[in-house]
Amino acid sequence: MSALVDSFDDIDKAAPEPIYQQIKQTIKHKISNGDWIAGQKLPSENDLVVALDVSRMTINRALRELTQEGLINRVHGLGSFVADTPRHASLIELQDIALEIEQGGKRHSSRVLSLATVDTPPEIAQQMKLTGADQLYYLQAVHYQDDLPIQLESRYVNPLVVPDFIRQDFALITSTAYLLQQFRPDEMEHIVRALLPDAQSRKHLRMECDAPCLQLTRRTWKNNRVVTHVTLTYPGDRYHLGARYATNEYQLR
Amino acid sequence: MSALVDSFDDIDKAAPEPIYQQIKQTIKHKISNGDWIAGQKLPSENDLVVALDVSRMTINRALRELTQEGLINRVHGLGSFVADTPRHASLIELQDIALEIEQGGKRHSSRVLSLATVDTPPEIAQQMKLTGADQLYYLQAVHYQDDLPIQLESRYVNPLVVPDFIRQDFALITSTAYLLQQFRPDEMEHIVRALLPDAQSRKHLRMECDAPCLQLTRRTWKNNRVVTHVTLTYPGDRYHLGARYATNEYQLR
DNA sequence: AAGTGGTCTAGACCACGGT
DNA sequence: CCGTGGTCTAGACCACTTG
Repeated sequence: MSALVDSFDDIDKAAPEPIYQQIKQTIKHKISNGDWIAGQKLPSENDLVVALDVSRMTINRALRELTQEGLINRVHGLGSFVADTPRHASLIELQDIALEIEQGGKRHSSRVLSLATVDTPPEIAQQMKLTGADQLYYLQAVHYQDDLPIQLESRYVNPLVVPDFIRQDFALITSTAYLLQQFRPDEMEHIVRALLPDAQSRKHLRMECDAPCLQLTRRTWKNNRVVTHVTLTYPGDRYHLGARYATNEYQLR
Repeated sequence: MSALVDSFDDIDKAAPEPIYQQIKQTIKHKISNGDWIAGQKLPSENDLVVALDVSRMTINRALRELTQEGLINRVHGLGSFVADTPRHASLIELQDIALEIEQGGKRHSSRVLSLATVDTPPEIAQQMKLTGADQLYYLQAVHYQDDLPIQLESRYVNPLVVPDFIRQDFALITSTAYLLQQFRPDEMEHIVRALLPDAQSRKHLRMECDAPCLQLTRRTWKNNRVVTHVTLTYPGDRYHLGARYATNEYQLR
């Protein structure tokens, strides 16, 4: 029993991060490492109180939030258990893939395949409802979760709205993070498709033949102009898209 | 100031619902009623502690969860404010496939493959978080758009919540339409996957070999109970899922 | 009966924002 | 400076599950 909990030593009460956050992170790592596997029982709140020498309310908050995030399940009178959770991105929030991966306790890295100014492809011009702009910025990058490719990003950006996009180092900051710094979209559109990847995409994502992909195409608007048009391709077996939400009375028409 | 808080009288410390839940509900009502409008400052935690005679931790939990739900914004040192818009204003609507097809100017028809009471499969019991109910209603149907199969529906329904489901004629009314008549979900979850269909599904959907499917799994809740768990399978080349919405507030965690 | 999580209290200290 | 929210504590009572 103490063997399960005594590697929590990394809790530092003097650290700037709140204790409950440190506890959450530690547990996330244990789950992603495989130290704690799906279905396994976690130490009880009281065990953790003793082991970490913190208040039970602090433990409780950490475990409660992990429950909300879907990483563990708790049963009153029984205990807390590691949930089996597939990775999934949100369909509603615009999330930075790097944060999302790190939130799951894994390591994010990315590789830029291409960053250039290109002539606007006709189908993109149509989808971005551009008439004037004949050139766009284009970024292609692969995102990895613990060295396993998980997203192929293929993005067009309107240079009139985000002129400095081309000068960023997207090894240091994800395009999503950069764009969210630059502007707050008014409007968004998501389209989700299932398809077989072309040879190029399959190579970048290190996928088997005939394995399907999930493809999310997102357009975002600012002041009635399309700012960016991005196609995100995920290996079907490594990723899901998900959304959970309360349907409160005031949002039901 | 006290005018703002003194209509919280409906807090009942002896009620079975937790106090923090009651406080959340009261605030939600005030926002949906228009008593408190977007941008307005809420009473401070200390105001509420005095007004409701509860501990600050209880108030704090209520307000913290409302923040997570996107109903209010809190600024350290400043106060709490009603958010502009509920975060998940409109997204993937829960739509009746029949209406959706007819809106596209095509003809909807459907064929019921199976409608029965079944023993709860273990993975469904887990996903529906059922412990007691050992039997569920099960419906399997194919939906056609102008005689081309476009959706395979595979649905489990909790008989304790919707006892008459089994007696409906789903050639006359779609299951979605019937269920929306019967209850209004509190909460919904969507998960989208890309996969290759099994032989059975491929046959029902009249699909080529190796053609991918888009699969939407939806769970809906009422009063903290999962009411229905449905898997909708679409041929990847005939369908895509889309959502477009205005975004007044972004939360990038 | 023993162990578990769910909730609540009445304090406390701190960092932040505006004056 | 003051009021604000962010966090934490050391207790407590209860309801639930299992032996």
